[in-house]
Amino acid sequence: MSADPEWRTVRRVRTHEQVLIQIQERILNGQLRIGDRLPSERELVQVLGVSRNSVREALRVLEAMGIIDAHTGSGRDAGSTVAGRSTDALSNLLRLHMALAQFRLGDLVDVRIELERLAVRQASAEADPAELTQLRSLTEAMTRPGLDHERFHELDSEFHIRLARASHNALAADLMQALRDAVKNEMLAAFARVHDWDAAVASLTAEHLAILTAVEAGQGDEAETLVARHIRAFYDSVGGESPSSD
Amino acid sequence: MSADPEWRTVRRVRTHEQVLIQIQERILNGQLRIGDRLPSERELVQVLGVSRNSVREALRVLEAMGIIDAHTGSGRDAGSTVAGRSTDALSNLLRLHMALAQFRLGDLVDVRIELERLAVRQASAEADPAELTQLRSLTEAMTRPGLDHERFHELDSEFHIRLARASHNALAADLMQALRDAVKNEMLAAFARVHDWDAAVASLTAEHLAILTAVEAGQGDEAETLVARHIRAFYDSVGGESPSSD
DNA sequence: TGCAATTTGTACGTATGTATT
DNA sequence: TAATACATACGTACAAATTGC
Repeated sequence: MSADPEWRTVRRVRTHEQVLIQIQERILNGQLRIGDRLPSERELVQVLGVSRNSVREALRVLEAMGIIDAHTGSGRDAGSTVAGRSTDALSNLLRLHMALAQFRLGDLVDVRIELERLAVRQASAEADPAELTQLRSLTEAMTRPGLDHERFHELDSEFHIRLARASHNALAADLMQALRDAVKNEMLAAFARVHDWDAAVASLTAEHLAILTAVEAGQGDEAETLVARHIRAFYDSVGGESPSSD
Repeated sequence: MSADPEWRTVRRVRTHEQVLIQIQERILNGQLRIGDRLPSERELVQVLGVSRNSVREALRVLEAMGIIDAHTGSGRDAGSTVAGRSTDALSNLLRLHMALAQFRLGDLVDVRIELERLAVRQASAEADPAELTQLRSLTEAMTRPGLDHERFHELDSEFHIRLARASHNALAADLMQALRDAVKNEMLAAFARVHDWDAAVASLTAEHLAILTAVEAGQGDEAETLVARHIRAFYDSVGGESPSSD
């Protein structure tokens, strides 16, 4: 076969990839930090000895990953600066791979449940009063009658994401948001399959309230149990194939 | 203030973003599926009425996200095809955001523990005999004396990732791999801080064996407990600041 | 109003890689 | 083997839009 250890197959590295690698190295080294400005496109062209196209392709990739921001014009914001908001990029990536059926919805639900458990457990231990107040007003907003699917989903997502933020685990919170974004359409479709919408809203909201009450009381174990049941129950009632019970 | 609801600030959408959006829409719609070929760059130029650079910038972004593959030449592989390997892209994204100190290491460890628990629980229920055999030979490979840090980390990672794959939850497995990749350097640094390396290897390997034995026996709860302790113990011994006990 | 710095968009030319004939 | 067709890869050059001074 061709597995001769003497010879390594030549991996052709395109020039824009080399640019990408060099910039990424500087980020991983810590030479480039949040808020820093990169050299302008034309400077990079000179320093790296490549064409502007290659530089721009690399910058576009970094931009899509949420690593840098680019602004036209001169002064202050102009040029590319190291940014660091991951969530949109993460959501987008997960959503696309969901659409390519790379991940089953059931798998995603299972992962989400574990994240939710982590979130409520930690939130029970270290949520600020201000965060709890916000959460409580969110649950109240969900009791307002006549919410349509879209609006309810928004509030529902915000409740769960804020709960995750209250755990002070940024990664868990970002993943939670990405997962929610990625399955938004599936969730709306699931809402459409609900027979008695008002009753569903009432019970979901009641469950939110119970979870929040446990968190406020610092009862992490109770909150974990409640949130796991909350998600599993809804998914089982309208979600479709059960992921592990067949 | 500038928060007048009458006026929406114009969000200028760059052309390559519009190209990106159109392609993403087709993926989200299901019009483009894994294995499908996109029109060639020059065809897209004609159909979309934009320049070739804009098309290529969009394709580069999709490529970096692991959504498409690009190959030169004619026939079969040529042009851009919808691919769908997410893992590298996910790892890369998480690693960069780790470097930007967007996520604390302790947060990442907490998330990882939850994923590991999910993995071993599900693996206990539905791992194939073939997967279990592979895992067992992996644990044996780790008992070979004289492994250096790099090699041990490789085997360690592979054990945990294969365990996650054995759970048949693709998302959990991919996330696990991404998290492992993202903290590889931190792990190697932690290894360097270990006083008695041989003893550490011995106990880590023994723990792997115990976890695997529980999984083989279908004892999900036991496996969960063991894996959580396995990770927490190592992290507490060399990892640094304890994430939740202060 | 104008000027400078910067990104953004387009057009075109050439080189390179791959499969078919 | 050579020729051909097709596709990406890379570069240069120029015009437009945006922002600050």
